[in-house]
Amino acid sequence: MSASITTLQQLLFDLAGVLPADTAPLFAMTRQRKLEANETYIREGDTERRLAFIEQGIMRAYIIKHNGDEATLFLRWEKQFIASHDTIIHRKPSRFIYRALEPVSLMEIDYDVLEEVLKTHPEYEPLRNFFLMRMLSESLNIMEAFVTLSPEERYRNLLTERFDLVNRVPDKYIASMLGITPVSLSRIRKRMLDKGKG
Amino acid sequence: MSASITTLQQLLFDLAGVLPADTAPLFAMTRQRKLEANETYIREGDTERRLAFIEQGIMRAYIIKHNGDEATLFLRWEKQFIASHDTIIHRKPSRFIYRALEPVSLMEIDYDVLEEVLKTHPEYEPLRNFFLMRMLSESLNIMEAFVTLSPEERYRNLLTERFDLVNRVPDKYIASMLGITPVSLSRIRKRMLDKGKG
DNA sequence: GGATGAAATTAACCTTTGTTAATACACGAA
DNA sequence: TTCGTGTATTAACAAAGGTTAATTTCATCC
Repeated sequence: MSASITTLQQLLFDLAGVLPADTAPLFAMTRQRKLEANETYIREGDTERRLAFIEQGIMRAYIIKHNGDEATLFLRWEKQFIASHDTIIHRKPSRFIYRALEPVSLMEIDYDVLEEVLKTHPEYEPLRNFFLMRMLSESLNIMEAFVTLSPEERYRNLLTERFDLVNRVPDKYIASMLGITPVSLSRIRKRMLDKGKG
Repeated sequence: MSASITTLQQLLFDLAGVLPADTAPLFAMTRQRKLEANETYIREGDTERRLAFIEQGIMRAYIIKHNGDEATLFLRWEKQFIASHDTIIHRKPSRFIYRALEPVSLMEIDYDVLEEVLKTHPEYEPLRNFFLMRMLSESLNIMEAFVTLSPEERYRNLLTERFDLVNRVPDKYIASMLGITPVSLSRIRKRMLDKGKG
């Protein structure tokens, strides 16, 4: 029994009182999947409606801008959901690329299959709600940071709230998530060090 | 019969095949509500879990920053949902203020009541999903704009995609949504005009 | 351990934004 | 019409970010 199934069974019990023994129809449709570091999980143009729960490792969602540069939209790590939102929400080919930054193990389900399961087992519905709300909450937090904080403040925020994460991920991806260039992030770090010395 | 009820009944039929005649248990729990221009709908600290569908008018969600300034998170207008996410997602007092920019009419339901209705009428569940996905989609679009576009490009985007909106709303709120100051937005507009002449 | 390549830092220069304050403009109330 | 208030513009200066390129650091692979 994988650790992530146990986690999700517990979640389903907490949310809806569904007993672990009654979750077989759901977990029968999930697959375990391993990714190597730097392996691409979803490519630009893919249409599979993948929804995954990350058991181990960090993933990065990014897009290729018109000028060819990459822009990182977000990172996701252990015990978080990751999904190709273009395909799931809009049924369009993914404009984003989802790639493992470290060796990753995840549990995935196809969203079409999940919808079928939910038709016959509406008792799992709270789980879908939970993951949508979680994603919405995270997105709103990020939006909030963009309208209320300067780049330096957003970086400080990230350091206090996700120090472990910042240390596991190359700075250039952090910079991109913050909406700035790596050069600028480097200067921010320097300014922070200089202030610290006083 | 209010126009927004008809709209939502149609939506529920398209999403889940629920006939308008079978939606009474849901719409019995909704209230029509009118707001004057500048009237506050949700105050900082409010705990009511309000979810509303805007029939007419524009609403603004904003937060008071530590320095006392306001930051506008988003605007919502006709045929959109607006909800106090701190209260609904986290069951915490709202840190955001929701206020009418114009005379507004909306249809509201308390999220706790909605959850009760959904327990006995799971056939309405697709509607909740729809509104969560809509909000998630909009949030992700905004995030995407912040990591891929410059302030000027974000403003151009807004002009092409929501020209009507920009013209109905004071620039200072637009600027705040874009993550910049009104002064800076004014300069962007001037630069755009100058280029146009060039 | 040395070579290799990617990432981070630094520098120089230019552009943009933030800040503050003064001014111009628009609109509604008296 | 005029006054008052809030909004937008402009100006001047400081601070920060973008760009490009050179340099340093670091991890990794042979």
